[in-house]
Amino acid sequence: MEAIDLKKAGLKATLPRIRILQILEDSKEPHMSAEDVYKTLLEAGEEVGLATVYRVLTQFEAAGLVMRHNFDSGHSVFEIDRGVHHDHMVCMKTGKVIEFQNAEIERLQKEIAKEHGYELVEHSLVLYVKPK
Amino acid sequence: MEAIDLKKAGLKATLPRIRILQILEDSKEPHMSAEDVYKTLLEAGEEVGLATVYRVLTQFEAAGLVMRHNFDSGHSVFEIDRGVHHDHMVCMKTGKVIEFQNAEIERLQKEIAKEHGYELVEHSLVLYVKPK
DNA sequence: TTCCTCAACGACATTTATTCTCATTTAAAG
DNA sequence: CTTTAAATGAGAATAAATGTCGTTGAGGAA
Repeated sequence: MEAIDLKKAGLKATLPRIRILQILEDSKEPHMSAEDVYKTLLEAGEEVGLATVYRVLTQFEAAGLVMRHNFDSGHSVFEIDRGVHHDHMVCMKTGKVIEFQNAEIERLQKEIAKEHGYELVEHSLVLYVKPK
Repeated sequence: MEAIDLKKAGLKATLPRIRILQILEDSKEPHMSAEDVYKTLLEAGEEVGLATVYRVLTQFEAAGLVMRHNFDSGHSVFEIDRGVHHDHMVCMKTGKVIEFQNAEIERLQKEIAKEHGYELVEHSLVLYVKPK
């Protein structure tokens, strides 16, 4: 797992950015909200403002370091972009999030966009499931 | 197009509910936010509170009359459930929303859920596209 | 290494979307 | 027509996120 370089991403390597990136990298839970990151910082005794957390996460998103997801919880969660595309399956009973890939669905999406005269830029696919 | 019956949906037929349902049914634009509905009511000279609009839309959702979508605009939009399932394609340039259906994608989604030991309850698929 | 400058920061005010509270009104059952 | 619980309107309250602004610090220049 090669470390992510802030400077290479076009961002000055400030303390808040380094810490926040580290938290996202080290987190067991792959999806963290801004509040989650902020709380983790506080618990670690770091003096970082909540506004900075929001700013930094937005910058990370713009720089392609993280992805923002809007599941259906009314707030955004962020996930480190490890380069491997995947979609999400959310268990409605336990809240567990499972990642999956499916080349055929990806292909069909591009095709559908094309059929309507568009080019696919991005997509969001979330399956809401329950245990059988 | 058979009219939707509030009582059959388990909801008392109050004036605000009747009006809001009508607005959703008559709207050219299939996706309306709570604010959109509220403004339309005001323009029509109706005296309905914004809190009521939010309450009623949430009740409609629970009753299965409308679907709530969380595209990526930071607020929910609602769409009358006309019984025909479809997904959405959002043009990132114009904001235009196109509806589409694809049986193969639907089938694959069920299959993926099953492979992981789950049953598919719902899903959200949004394609973000740009003109070619 | 030390200095300088502008980008980045922290604190806090503000905005936006939504929900809550509670006194008043109303649908609809009897 | 009366009753009563459910629904409503007004406005306060909350949550997520962004804006403002004076201060700080990263990192290139000297």
